[in-house]
Amino acid sequence: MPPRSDSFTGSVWLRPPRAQTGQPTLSREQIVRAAMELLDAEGPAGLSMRRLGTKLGSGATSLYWHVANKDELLELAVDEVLGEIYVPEPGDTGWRIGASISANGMRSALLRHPWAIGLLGLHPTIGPNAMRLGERLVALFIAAGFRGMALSHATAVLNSHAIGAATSESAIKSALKRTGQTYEQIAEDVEPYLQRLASDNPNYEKWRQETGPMPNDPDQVLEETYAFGLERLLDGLELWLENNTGKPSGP
Amino acid sequence: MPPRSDSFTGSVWLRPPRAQTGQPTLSREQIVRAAMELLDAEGPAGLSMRRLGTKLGSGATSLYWHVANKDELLELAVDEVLGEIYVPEPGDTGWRIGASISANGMRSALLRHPWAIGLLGLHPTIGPNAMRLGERLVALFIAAGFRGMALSHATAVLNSHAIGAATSESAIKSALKRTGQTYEQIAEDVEPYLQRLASDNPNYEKWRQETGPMPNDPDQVLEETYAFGLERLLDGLELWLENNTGKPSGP
DNA sequence: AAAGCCACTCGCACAGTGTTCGAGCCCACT
DNA sequence: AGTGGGCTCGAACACTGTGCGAGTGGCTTT
Repeated sequence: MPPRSDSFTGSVWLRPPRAQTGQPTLSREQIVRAAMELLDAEGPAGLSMRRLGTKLGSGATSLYWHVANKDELLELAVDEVLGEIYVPEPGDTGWRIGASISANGMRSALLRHPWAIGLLGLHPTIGPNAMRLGERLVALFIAAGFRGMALSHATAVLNSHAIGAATSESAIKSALKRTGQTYEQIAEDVEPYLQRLASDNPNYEKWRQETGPMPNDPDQVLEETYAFGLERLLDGLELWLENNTGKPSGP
Repeated sequence: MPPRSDSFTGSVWLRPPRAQTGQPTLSREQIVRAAMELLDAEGPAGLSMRRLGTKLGSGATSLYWHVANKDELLELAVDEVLGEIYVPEPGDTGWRIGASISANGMRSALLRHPWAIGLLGLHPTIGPNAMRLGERLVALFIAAGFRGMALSHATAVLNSHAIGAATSESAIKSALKRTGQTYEQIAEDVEPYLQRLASDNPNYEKWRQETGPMPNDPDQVLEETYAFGLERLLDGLELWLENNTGKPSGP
C-alpha cells in the first residue's frame, strides 16, 4: 500500500482501489469488521495491529497491504459506524420526524461504538456512508423548506447535537462501565468532593435541590436529556422556517 | 502515586493530595501546563511521558510521583481547558447572551486545544473547572426561569451543541492543517470522488447548487454554521420557557 | 510448456511507548 | 546524630506501529 501522501489526494476515499487477482485470504472489509469487533469488545486499547492479525489468523504486517496504516483503518471503521444509521426518505414522514429518526440513529450508533466518538474530530467524515447520510438529511431538509446556507447549517446542527450528546453520555457510561459501580455508589464516592466544591459554588446546592436526588437509572435520564435538547432544537428550526419561508413547516 | 483503583474513589478529583515537604522540583500544575504546551504544539502524538520529562528537565518516571498515569494527566489537562471558559454572572446580561458567551467560550477553548475534544467522551468532566462552569451555567438558567430537570437538560444541551460543533469543525481544520492545502485545493482533489458519489446520491447535486461554490474562507463558514445552530437552539429554549412558565423570557 | 510478473503474505528489526521496581538522595524533624 | 519519608531517576519489561526484503503461489503472456 503506497504511503499516505501529505496531500489530501492520499486519503483512503480518493485513492484508487488496488488491482486484484486470485482470492486473497484477507480483505479490507474483513479487516475493518474484525477491527470493529475488537474495538467494541475492548475499547481503543484493545485494538493493535498484531492482535488484529492473530484474530484474523494472519501476520500483523499483512494488514498493511490492504490498509495504509492504523489511522486509516480507524477512518474506515468510523465510516462503517455511520453506515448503521438509517435516515428516512422525505416522502415517508414529515421532516421533524425524519430528522429525529436520523439524530436518534446517529446517537445510538455512536453509543454502540463509543470508540468512534473520539475519532470524529480527527478527520472529516467523507466516506461513502457519511455522504449517503448527508445526502439523505439534505433531502429531508430541502423538503422541509430549507434553502441555501441554512440548509447546510440545519443539517450540521442536527448532527452536532447528536455528536455532542453522545459524547457527554459516553463519558458517564464509560465511568459506570469502568468502575463496575452503580450510579448510587459513585454518587456516594463523589459526595464529599462535591460538598467541598459546594462551598465555592453557591448555586450548586440550588441545582441539586432542583434536580432532586440522583436517579438510579442514568440511562433513562440521559435519554431524556438528549430528547429534550432535540425537541428544543427542532422547535428552533421550525420557528426559523416559519419566519423565513412563505409556507408553514409542512405536514 | 498510589495506583488508580478500579472504583471511582481512585479518581484524581477524589484522591486526597499528597503530603509535601521541602520544595519539590516538579509540581502537578507545572506538569499539566507543560503537557498542554506539547499537546497544543504537536497534537496528541506529540505527548509522551519521556518527552514531557525532558521538556521539564527531569526524568520521565519522576512524573509518576505527581500523576498516577498518562490518562489521569490528560484528565487534568482537559479540566484546565475548561478552566479557560468564561461564563458571565446572571446579573451581568440576559440569559440568552450569557448562554451564548458560555457556548462561544467552550467552542473556542476546544478549538484552541483540539486534542481535548477526543478526550471528552472518555471520562465525565467533574474537575473543579468543569464544576465551576456547570454552576455558573445553572445560575444563568435559573435566572432565566428553568427549573427541575429542564434546568439540567438546558445546560446540557448548550454544552452538547458547543462540543458537537467543535468536533465537526476540528475535523475539517485538522485536515486543512495536516495537508497544508487550501480549501480550494482540497475541493479540487475531492472533486472526482464526489462526482462518482453523486451518481448514487441524487440529492447531492441539489445540495451543491443550494450552497453554491466552496467559499475560500472556511473559518467564517464554520463559525456561521455554529452560530446559526446556537440561535436556533436558544430560540427553542426560549419558546419552551414561554410555554412552560408564567413569565416571558426576561430582559 | 516455459517464463515471468505481480498480488499477497510474513518474519525480522527498529525506534519508541507507558509503566513498575528498587535504589538512592536530601531535607525536616526528633 | 539519626531516621523517616518526600521526591527523583535509571534500568528493565512488555508492547506498540510500521519499513523492508524475502518468499510464495497462481495467472497471463509468449
